[in-house]
This record gives sequence, structure tokens and C-alpha cells, in this order.
Amino acid sequence: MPELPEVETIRRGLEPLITRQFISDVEVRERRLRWPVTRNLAGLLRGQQILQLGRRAKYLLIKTSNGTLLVHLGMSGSLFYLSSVSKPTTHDHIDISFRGGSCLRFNDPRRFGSIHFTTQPKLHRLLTKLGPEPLGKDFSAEYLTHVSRSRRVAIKNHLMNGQIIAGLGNIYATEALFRAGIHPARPAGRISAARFSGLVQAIREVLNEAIRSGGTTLKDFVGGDGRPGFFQQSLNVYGRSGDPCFTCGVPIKRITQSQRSSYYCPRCQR
DNA sequence: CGAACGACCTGCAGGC
DNA sequence: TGCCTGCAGGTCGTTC
Repeated sequence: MPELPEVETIRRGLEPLITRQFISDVEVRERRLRWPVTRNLAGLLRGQQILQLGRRAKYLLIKTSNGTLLVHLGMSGSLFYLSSVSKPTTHDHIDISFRGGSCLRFNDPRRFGSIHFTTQPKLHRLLTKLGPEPLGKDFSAEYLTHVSRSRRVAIKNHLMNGQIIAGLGNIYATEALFRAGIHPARPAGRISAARFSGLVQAIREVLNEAIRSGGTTLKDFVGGDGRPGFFQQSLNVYGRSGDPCFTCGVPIKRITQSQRSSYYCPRCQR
């Protein structure tokens, strides 16, 4: 479900709702997520205060008095803030309850999401190998050119490799390539520095615009405040196969790369 | 080492 | 109505 802009939207929505709250209890109804949820999650979190909400790639980092909760939503995960706890329904796997009666509920039909608690997030194995944040200063045309040198992998797959860039998923990798006029199947190592410069700019723009729009709601995404995003109105190629390119009118094509759909304009993207 | 691929899941839409 | 196929916002570990 969520890529970087959606997770950032959730972070911003939840921040005012849960920071400073004290965790009274945690109920784990289903431990079989992407990684098994630790049996002791409740014991680790009970009594802790939520201090801060951060984000790294697509991970939401919930900092508490004694550590950090790493939450990943996978393909279908969502978080709901409930001011009063209602009866859990299908796929409501985890409830983090607060003093005062509200609760943060984790729901994930496909169970590709995950929850970890760590005292040293900077050393956590899921975070240490991640590439730079695309909206941070370590991400630049020089960097992208450097890590693409002599790579034969298709640029679309390269952009979706979290070790190269953190947090870019299928929608925004696809859309950034359209904006930069680069064919998704072009080998990463066969793109000029000038075009990488445009690509870096396109990635930043598309992510910033999506965050400003509250993310993309294709099916049922809602941010931390329960509201859907509206960036889907701004998608140029994603999900539009057969429809005319907004720039040139040629039908948008769909291809499969690494078992994921890519969309592009055969005239605008080379 | 880089690159490709299978694996992990449920739900939904569409064809027959 | 049911059954089948393919598709879906991710990413890790294995294999070549």
C-alpha cells in the first residue's frame, strides 16, 4: 500500500495524536507478519511514553522512552487511531492502547508488514543497508550517477532498490521516470549525468507533490488522520495503460519488470 | 560481486 | 453461483 509519501502522511497525521501518550497495554492477535512479532511486545512497551514519530524509507519510527518501534506496512498495512477502542475486525492484528482509552490499531490483510522494537534503531539490520533518503541532501545527481556506473539493471528496478534509494516504490519510480523522460527499461549505467540530474529533480518533485497531496489513494489508503490522499489525480502514467499520454497523446504502455507493472509513454520516454 | 527469481499472504475483478 | 487466473502500493533470502 504505502510508499514514502504515504508513510510520511501517516507520520504527520499520527504525530499530534499519539506523541506524549503513555502506552497502557499492547494486544497482539496475530504474530505471523513479514517477520514474527516478538512474544514480549507488550512487556517491552507497557508504561512507555511516545516521544517522537520519525520515518526512514517506508518505516515509521515510533520513539518511546526506552527504544524505538519500527513499523512497516508492507503492501496492504494500515494504522488507525481510535479515540475509543472498537471491537477488532478481520486483520486487525495489533492494538497499542493508551492511558485514557484511545488506541493505535495495526491492520494488514496480506501480512507483509512488520513490527520490531529496538533500543538501537541505527544499528537495526533492516535499516543499516538502506540508501539515502531521496528528499535528503545525500541524494544527488552525483551520487546516483556514481552508483549507476556500469550497472546493467533497468533503471526502474534500480530506483526500487532500497539500497540505492530509500523509500521509492512502484508508483513513484514509474512517475519520476515519466517526468524525467527516461524509459523504465533503460540500463542504469547507460544514462548520462545530465539526465540523472533531471531524474533526481523529478524524484524530489513527485515525492514532494505527493506528500503535499496527502499521498496516493488507489484503493483504501488513509493517512494518520483517517483522510484519503488525492495524488492519484496527478498520476501521469501509473495505471493508465492504453490511455493517451497527457503530453503527446500516444497510448501509455504497460510492461512487466521484476514481476511488477511499469507504465510509460513510448514517445516521451527513451 | 550483480542480477534474476521465488517466497511470503489475502482480496478482488474479470472471464467462463 | 462457482472456479480459475491474474493482479495489487514490498522486500528479503537464495541462486546463478
